[in-house]
This record gives sequence, structure tokens and C-alpha cells, in this order.
Amino acid sequence: MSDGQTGSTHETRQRIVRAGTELFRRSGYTGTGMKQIAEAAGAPFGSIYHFFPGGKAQLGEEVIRTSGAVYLGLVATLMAPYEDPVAATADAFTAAADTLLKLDFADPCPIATVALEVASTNEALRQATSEVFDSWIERLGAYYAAGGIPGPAARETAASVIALLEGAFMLARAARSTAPVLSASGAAAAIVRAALPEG
Amino acid sequence: MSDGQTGSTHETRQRIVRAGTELFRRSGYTGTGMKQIAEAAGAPFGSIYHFFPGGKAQLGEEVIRTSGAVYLGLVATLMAPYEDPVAATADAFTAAADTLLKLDFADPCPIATVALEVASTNEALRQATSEVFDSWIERLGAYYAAGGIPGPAARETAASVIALLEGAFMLARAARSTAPVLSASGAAAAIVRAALPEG
DNA sequence: GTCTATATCTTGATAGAC
DNA sequence: GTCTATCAAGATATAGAC
Repeated sequence: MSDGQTGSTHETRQRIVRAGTELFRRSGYTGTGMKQIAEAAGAPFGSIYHFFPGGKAQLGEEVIRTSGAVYLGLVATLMAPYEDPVAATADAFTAAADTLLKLDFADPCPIATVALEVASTNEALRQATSEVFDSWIERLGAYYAAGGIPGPAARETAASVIALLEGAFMLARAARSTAPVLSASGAAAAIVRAALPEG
Repeated sequence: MSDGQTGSTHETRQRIVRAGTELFRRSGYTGTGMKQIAEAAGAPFGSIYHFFPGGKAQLGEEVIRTSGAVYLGLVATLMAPYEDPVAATADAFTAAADTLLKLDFADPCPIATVALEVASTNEALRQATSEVFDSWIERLGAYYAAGGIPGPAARETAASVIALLEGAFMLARAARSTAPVLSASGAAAAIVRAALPEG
């Protein structure tokens, strides 16, 4: 590269963020150590502080925002093929149950555990999780609005559906069973149906 | 007391459990230290290991099961005055929004943060959270069954309502706003209504 | 930019005087 | 049964050689 920058710096950085994402998801924010992240990323310990001079908090915030953006894209991908928002919602939940099994009940939501941990203890990270949740609600709400749910009800429905999904993940992980997510599939459909004018 | 036992030992023990409950709720399991708990309980550090020889894990399990039992009683108290399960459910959510404000957005659920933290990292504690959630679902399910929801739908509805409440708490704490819980009130009502035969 | 060694602090836990 | 001192191991973070 003509400017003397190699591509490998970004790759190391990326591996660190990815390792952080996976570990935070499994062990939470306080439960994951920086050394553990470095080792999982195959990066020397010092590299973390080279790329993240702000330390664990800076890395945590980047992990939250990055995976938030990834999952924001996932909302569109999941919903796009459907014309009926009720069926789209119900099927997203059954797909989530499959994901849960594939992950062996690690958290399918990359920020849920961290969000609860930092809500009362770290204002910057709380803010980051808040903005991520809000972006998801906004996008799903726009989808519901396009699907026929009028006015502010579209956003409120989206918030409730996402809350239901997060809570179902919590119960499912605790029980090591997909049953709560599968039950929630029907419940989510009921929420959306009730918000439609003809419902 | 004739056997020479003073009451104060139990009081110290109780203060430790109570302090643990409050701290776990705010900072999570890994985010809370044993010294921190001792200090908050006004107990000398060694007392924790006197009453809980199994250390943090034993204390954590007792906190989970104790507050699980307390909240199990709360389900009955909240629901008892109502004949209509739809109205009872909706009102429970608006009451939860008030609680959230009173707690300044500390977790109204005493085990949610811990449940996510331990789900993939501590089998004994995961089991404890699972049994607590199950007891809540069972009791609320019985209430819904008595209210007219037939067969296995009663339990499934209860699981979805509790999941929705937990998820709404998560979004509300992240946003420092009761809006998600208030939106969820209507959504919960829709879930219950859809499960009733005439719904 | 990479990597190692280390400083400093805090953790969970234990020993032992009282 | 109360309380203090301390341990070994872990944490986050930094300094500095290469």
C-alpha cells in the first residue's frame, strides 16, 4: 500500500472486536477479562491498548455499537421476504429458536447481558445500548408502519415485540429449552395482529 | 433463649442476603464483590464465609432462591384482586412502571441480570434461576387457567407475559424511560386476550 | 506497530487471634 | 461467633524493548 499502512492492523483490530463480542455474549462485560479477549483474538495483550487506548470501556462501547449495526441489518433481512407482518414476526421467533440451539444457548442477542450489567453502573455504555435498542425499534417500527400499523402504535408494537424476544431469550437460556421462544412466537403474532386496524 | 443461641446470628445472615440481593440487582453477579457485600451489610468480612462456607456461589444461589420466593408471593398479591385476567395483566405492567421509577431504574427483577450472566458460565446458578422462573410461570399459569385460558395455553401465555415483562425492563433500564413497560402493558393484554376462548 | 514484562489494584478465599 | 490480616490469583493498565 502506497501510504505504508498495512492491512493487518485493521485485521488485528477486527479480531479483537470479534473476540470481545463473543466473550461478552457468553460471560458478560464484567465477567470477561482483557487478557482473555487478547488470547481469544490471537493478539498480543498490548495490542488491545494500542487499538483501544480507552481500555475496556472503549472496547465495550465499540462491541455494542458494531454488533448493534450488524443486527440492525438482520431485521431487514428477516422481514423483507414477507408481505404479512404477522407471519413475518412469528417466523422470526421460530428462526430465533433454531439459532438458540445452534449457539448451544449462548445469548443470541449480543448486547442483552451487557445492557443489564451496565444499565446502573456505566453511563456511557448504558447510552450505547440504549441507542442500539432504539435503532432496532425504529427499523422494525418502520416495517410495521409499512405493513399497515398506523401512527405511534407501529413503534410501540416494535418495542414490545423486541422486548418479548429478549425476555424469551432470557427464559430459554435459563431453562436450556427453546420452549419459551416458541411460545413467544404465537404471543408476538398476537401483539402484531392486535395492532393492525382490522385486528 | 434457653439454648444459648442469640437471635443476632440470623440477623447478620439476613443482612448479608439482603445486601447481596440489592447489589446483584444493581451490579450483577460478577460485578459485585464479597467485600462490597460485607460492607453494605455492616458485617465483618469473615462473617460471610462463616455463614456461607460455599463462598460467593452459595450466597448467590441463596439470593436467587430467596428473592424468587418473595416474588412468587407477589404474583398472587398482584393478581388476586382482579376477576378479569386481561385487566389484571395490563395493570401489573403499569404498576411495574411505577416501581421502575421508584427504584431509579435499578432492576425491578432481582434475578434477571444474574440469570443472563450465569446462563452459560455456572451450571448450579443457572439451574437456580431456571427453577425460579419456572415457579413464577407455574403460578401465573394457574391464575390464567382459573381465569379461563384452557389447557397448555395457560402456561404458555404466562411464560410469554413474563418474558415480555423481563424484556420491557431491559429496554426501559437501557433507555431510562418507562415507555417500553407502558407499551408492553397493552401488548401483554393482547397476548392474554388472544389466549382466551372468546378472544 | 508488535510484543513482553511489570506495576498496581482488587478479587475470592483462608488462617488464626480474640 | 466476631473480626483482622493476609494469601494467591485475577483484574486493568502501563512502560519500554524491539
